[in-house]
Amino acid sequence: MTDPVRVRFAPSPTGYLHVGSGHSALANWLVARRTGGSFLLRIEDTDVERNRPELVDNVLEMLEWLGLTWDEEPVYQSRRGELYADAAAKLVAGGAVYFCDCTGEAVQTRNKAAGGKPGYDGFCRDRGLEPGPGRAARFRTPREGRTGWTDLVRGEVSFANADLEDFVVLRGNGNPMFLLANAFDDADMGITHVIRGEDHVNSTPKYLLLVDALGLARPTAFAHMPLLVNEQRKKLSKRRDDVSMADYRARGYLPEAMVNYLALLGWGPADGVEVRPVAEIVEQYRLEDVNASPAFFDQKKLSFVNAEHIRALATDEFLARSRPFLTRGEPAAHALASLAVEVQERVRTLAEVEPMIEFLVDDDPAVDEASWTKAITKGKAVPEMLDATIARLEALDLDAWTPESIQEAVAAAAVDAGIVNAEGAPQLSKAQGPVRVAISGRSVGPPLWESIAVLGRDRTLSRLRATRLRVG
RNA sequence: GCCCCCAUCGUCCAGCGGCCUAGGACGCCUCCCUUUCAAGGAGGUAACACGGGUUCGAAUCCCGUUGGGGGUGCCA
Repeated sequence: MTDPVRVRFAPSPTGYLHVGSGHSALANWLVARRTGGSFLLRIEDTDVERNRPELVDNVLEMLEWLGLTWDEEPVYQSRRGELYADAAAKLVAGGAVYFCDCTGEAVQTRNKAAGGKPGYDGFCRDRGLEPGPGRAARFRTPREGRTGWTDLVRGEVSFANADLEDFVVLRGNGNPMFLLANAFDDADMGITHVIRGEDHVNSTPKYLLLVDALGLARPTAFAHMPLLVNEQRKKLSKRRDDVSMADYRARGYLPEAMVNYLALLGWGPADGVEVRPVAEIVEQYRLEDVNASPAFFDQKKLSFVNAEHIRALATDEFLARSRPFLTRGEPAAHALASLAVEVQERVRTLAEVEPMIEFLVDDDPAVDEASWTKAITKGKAVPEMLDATIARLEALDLDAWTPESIQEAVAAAAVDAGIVNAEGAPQLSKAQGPVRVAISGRSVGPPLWESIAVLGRDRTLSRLRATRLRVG
């Protein structure tokens, strides 16, 4: 029997949670849930200069929103300084590190003189400097041999030690660097599987060397997930791309749709069923099946997946999820309830819900210009159709105000207006255009008969009359 | 520059030596259904980067080339 899996998501609070880190977090969570292991959180806030503590809240909130719940209290590296100091002391005692007082500038100058190659040149490696203020501790990387590991996603990966520079482990101010804290904590927290983005591949050999030097156990497995890229095939970036998880939430994407879509990037279920409940993804997900090549974050497909998940919602649930997106409040909620099923199957995001029913809420709904041109200006027999519709609907009593009789009335109006085919039957698809624009201001929307039924007799007739007047 | 990784339709995924005249999904296009729009149905478009091997046989294995990406901080 193998030990239970322990994985972690280790964000650094220097930005909001974005879809790329969400992708990595999800992979960790899926593995933990599938194996019955633990999903842990570690906040990597060792860089005092760049940390924005309030961003931790955003990250936690977004993970919760996604449903990526964690199992133990999050670990904050900023509160574990002593542990890193002890670890560093051990490295010093063992001769694994040396002290260095080179400034970045000095290193650069020397590199330039030596032909412009980047990286630390080992200047202080044999100077025997004592520890002191402003002096950083650098890891003495081996000059020979290779360091590698078996990656669950990429197979065998290894680096020549000679290509590894003497990296800083402890800053001049005594604070630990990412690698020290990261490698130490993974061991300390008993992490068995290190699952993270491909951008960490290059630092993994240093991580391994450090773990060895510390006398700690290496994780049993690594998995470096494919990067998420934009249309230019570049790593998704906060500055250029649409990556904020909070933004997607605000734009009406469902967390289960986001999780579903993210899982599909770099991986696919064996049975080919792409859109499905998260629980089923948990069952099927295997790191061994994850692709190593970068994946394009396709918002069009995300929208499709989102629409599918919206349609899969129970009506009440759809109503409840839509509520935060209704800026018109309770009246909009009431209006939506009356056309819930019709709207639910027509939207791709929850942000699209309100525009579909706002004609039921607003006294004087805005008229969309393109719709007006299409259905009114360019429509045939528009005045006739409006007149006939008004007459036919006026003849309908309040208790006959149902979708069925409204349809019959509009059909009869079409015949009255001469909008018929060769057999004399009403052409509803042409005839309904002006009516729809008159009552809703748009040429697209929920089914007309139902819309008119919900709008009510008075409002329907007054909007038809107003439009008739405007047509002249 | 150096190091590492990647390479199947526009995009995502399947394929793990013969079942591939390469399959599914999104997108796009056509048609059907139809009160608009969706949804649904039926079609269509479109890919194994290139060159060498290995093998009876390669999209699948190996090498190289090319292309793309990532890393190269006293950031994480």
